[in-house]
Amino acid sequence: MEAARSDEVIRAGELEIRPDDALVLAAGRPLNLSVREYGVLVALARRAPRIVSREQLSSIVWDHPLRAGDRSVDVYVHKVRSKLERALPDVRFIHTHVGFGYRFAAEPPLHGFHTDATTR
Amino acid sequence: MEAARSDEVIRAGELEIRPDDALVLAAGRPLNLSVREYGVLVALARRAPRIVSREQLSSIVWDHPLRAGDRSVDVYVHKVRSKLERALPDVRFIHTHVGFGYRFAAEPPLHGFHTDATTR
DNA sequence: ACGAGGCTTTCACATCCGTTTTACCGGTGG
DNA sequence: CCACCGGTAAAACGGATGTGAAAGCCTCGT
Repeated sequence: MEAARSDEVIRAGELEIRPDDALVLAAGRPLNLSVREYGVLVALARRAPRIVSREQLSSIVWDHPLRAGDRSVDVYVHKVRSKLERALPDVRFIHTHVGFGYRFAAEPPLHGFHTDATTR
Repeated sequence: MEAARSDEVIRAGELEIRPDDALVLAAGRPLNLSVREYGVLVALARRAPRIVSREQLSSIVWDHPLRAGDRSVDVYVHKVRSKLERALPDVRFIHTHVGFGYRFAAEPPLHGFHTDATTR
């Protein structure tokens, strides 16, 4: 897991994360995240704009190396995505880099030259 | 494959490569590259301005010698070129040296007469 | 101590994407 | 003309990721 630095506030678009309070605000409204969901989101957001591998996410959030066949990271990325999308439908926050991992950034869905299916 | 030296950052024009994070930025925006595409780009960029042969690229990126009739290196050079051109249309980064291999350098695209894909 | 509900993990299946391979094209030099 | 080389598109294949749901845990209130 990670230590919280005091006064830390992460903003990305309409999203605001306050690791000190374990609080996440979407357009000002609190998001209800479980411990794991929150861990994944903060781990990614803190490392933005870098790509974080599943192995790293496992160490950071689960405190143990990723076991072969373990899909829990994927599952939780999916859960976080769902909740974020429900709160802020017009922005994508978690981006997949196949073979590398996930990257956090507030970007419009399916726009721009790096998210296009023809460009992958 | 290659090991990443920490803090390494390769810049060429509007292109920025951060091998530590497997991250490539074009004019500040993250480029979505596959593992192989990324491998080819980094291999060439790290060796700039030298010419890298297909045989070398195959060893570096694919971890095995180039087999007769194998076109995968060419195919991936093409893919990387496409994505780079889409992101940064005004610069060419990968130059062909017929009979020798490829060379990485940020250079203005074709001007003058022989407007073909190759460079001598 | 017990049960309910939420959280986490695991599983199965669907889908997407990347890689490799094949084919065809134009150009070039013998 | 022929042989070779590189550019490019696309088929074929396999692996990676997305997704819904079951199964297992844990916590909390009673």
